[in-house]
Amino acid sequence: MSGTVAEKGLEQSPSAGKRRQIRPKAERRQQLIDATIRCIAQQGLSAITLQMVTREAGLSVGIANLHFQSKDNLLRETLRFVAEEYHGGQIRIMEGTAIANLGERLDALLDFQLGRGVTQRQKMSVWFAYYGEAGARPVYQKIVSTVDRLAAQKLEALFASIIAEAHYEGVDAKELATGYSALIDGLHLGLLVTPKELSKRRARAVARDFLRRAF
Amino acid sequence: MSGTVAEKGLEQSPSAGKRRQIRPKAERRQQLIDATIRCIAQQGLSAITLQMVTREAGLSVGIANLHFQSKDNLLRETLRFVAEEYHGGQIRIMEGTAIANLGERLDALLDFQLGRGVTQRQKMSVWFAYYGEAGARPVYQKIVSTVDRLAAQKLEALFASIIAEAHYEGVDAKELATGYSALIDGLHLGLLVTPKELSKRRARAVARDFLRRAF
DNA sequence: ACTCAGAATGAATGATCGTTCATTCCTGTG
DNA sequence: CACAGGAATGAACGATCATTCATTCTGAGT
Repeated sequence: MSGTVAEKGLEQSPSAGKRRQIRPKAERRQQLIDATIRCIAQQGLSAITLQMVTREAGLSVGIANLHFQSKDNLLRETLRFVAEEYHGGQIRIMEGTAIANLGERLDALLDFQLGRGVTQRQKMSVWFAYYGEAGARPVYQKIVSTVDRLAAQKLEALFASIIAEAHYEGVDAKELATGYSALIDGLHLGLLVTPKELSKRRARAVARDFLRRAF
Repeated sequence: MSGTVAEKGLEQSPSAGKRRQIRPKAERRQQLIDATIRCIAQQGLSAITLQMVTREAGLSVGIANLHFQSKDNLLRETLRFVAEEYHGGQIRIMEGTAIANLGERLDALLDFQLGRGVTQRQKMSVWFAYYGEAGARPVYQKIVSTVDRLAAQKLEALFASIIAEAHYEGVDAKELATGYSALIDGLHLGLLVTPKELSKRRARAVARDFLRRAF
């Protein structure tokens, strides 16, 4: 997860800012998306510029419109990428057959959601930058909703299995899943906005506490 | 809380878009802040414009710089206002002597946090728009941190009182307060981004569930 | 009724942005 | 090696924005 984005800091080797390289379309698209993510994290979504992004990618300005038609579209595709990266990671853990024990699978999920890969400032900044605009931009809302719904269903199923396995009673899997997801989102927000008051260690403790009290 | 902002839709009575009015500085400032909030909710923080805000307020463009020196400053002051409105509402409930019973005070807090006033799309949009930029703008981060810390302390104190009153054991008030705050933030996010999947009613149920399991 | 401090205006300015497209330059193919 | 298809470039353009400030207008004090 941490290797997918931000592999190259300045692109190309030193001194070689001249030679023009031709690469397949898919590669250039990813390169631009990665640069966009870095720029959003550093400058914010409202300050982002095509000149900024293409410069970060080590390419010329025109290339953004060549591969994405418009700035709006580049931002949309970047959100789609980030959303699928995060939710895909969750779903892979919940669907994976590598971990049979349900409790361990839950631990793995928590470690992923509050682990090194996801809780980087860079990632969380991008995530909330889009959330912030979601209220005014239905497109963003739709992209997030789509992947979010699937992850929520998987989580609910996992919770339901745990409840059934342990013969708990009076516990609603759906309500619990909603609460857990909200808690994780809220903890991410805390890690981003008030990192002094909330350490990653404590965030994990809080989340574990929620699960312990639930099951 | 609902009356503080957005009292006037178009300003002035119909047809009278001509006559110039002179009003005290404080009033104009609030008028501009209110207009800014409405614009952020409708168009997003990244699309906001001074022409937009002053038009919404029914005033001329120059007035924004007259009372706020710069657009950046207007946005900062708007965040400060929103932050203090929300956290002030919480603190007033937690400090208020009107409600003696601790359990009822907790209910009042929950009703405020997930009630009509706060969960308006308008308010939540503004809230998360700033959160989204917080990663890239230390100023926003600082403003939110300041008020947030105070509210967190009051909440922790309230939880500690409840724990002491009921002689609970093995329950950490601070950790619980962190979890509850995160949960509320996460629910707000859910209400904003996936309103179809999360109703206000269910959000309240989830939050109450958290408290019921805790105490 | 008169005055004037200063509140309010909005045209003008300079800077910056997204987008276009004529041109240049790779690179796989024959 | 030569060539063509198309990837990549970046100067140029029109639109838009924040900010300024000369000017207009208001209303409280006298």
